[in-house]
Amino acid sequence: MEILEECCSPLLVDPISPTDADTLAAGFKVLSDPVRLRLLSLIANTPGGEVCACDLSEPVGRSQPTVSHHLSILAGAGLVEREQRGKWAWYKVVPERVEVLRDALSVTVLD
Amino acid sequence: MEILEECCSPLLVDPISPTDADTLAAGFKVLSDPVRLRLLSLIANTPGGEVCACDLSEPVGRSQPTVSHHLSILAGAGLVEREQRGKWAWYKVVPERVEVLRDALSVTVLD
DNA sequence: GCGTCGTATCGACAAATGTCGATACGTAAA
DNA sequence: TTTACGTATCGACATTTGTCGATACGACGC
Repeated sequence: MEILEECCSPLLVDPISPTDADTLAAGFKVLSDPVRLRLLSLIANTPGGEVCACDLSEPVGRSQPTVSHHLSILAGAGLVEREQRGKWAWYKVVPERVEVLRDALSVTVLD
Repeated sequence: MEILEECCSPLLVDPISPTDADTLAAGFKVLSDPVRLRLLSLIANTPGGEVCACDLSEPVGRSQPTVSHHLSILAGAGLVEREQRGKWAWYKVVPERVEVLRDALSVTVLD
């Protein structure tokens, strides 16, 4: 998917358009896998906010190709950013992108 | 899926457990379909907050069985509630359940 | 150059998912 | 008791998805 853009007003507050629904649904689909949620949480909760991909396979109990696949999906949505350092790939969370999805679920206009 | 319970602290703020990741992922999976997002938005934005199922098929452009299927998934997660009135089924959104998912995406402990 | 090691891609497969036509179920009116 | 109508379920299908072994790509050290 493409990078998750600022999208629309909260869907419970204003009617959502079909295209915005497509965009948001694609974003939530990225969050609809437990391994990806655990990866996000692991990265965000690591001191420094950055984690080497080599340290992610073991804690989530998935193979290296599977973890790489999930990281690719997270990065594709812009929820994480990737930086190559030598032969290691470091990932960090992009909180602003997570907030785009969070904001779409607001129940009132005020928060 | 079962009703979406209050689950855990925001996954970017505290490490998420595997079981909580399963629960949250199941919740986001319900939101990962554009038709379901449009149904949620349609119901929430209708004056009175309640909509007859008979009025939902046309605006989302899907067949009656398909809409019924999606409403069943939304109700299964507790995101909407169903009430039978005569031969009509009325649906309303349960904002507290939407907030469970929203809270999981908080970036700081304060909001 | 050559071997090592971390990472991404490929190929394959089982499982899950969205969709609709056909049909069954229930309620209400005639 | 029929008939009509709104809704849910069933069956089938194409598509998508998560997973892993095998492999290719790249950077580093020797």
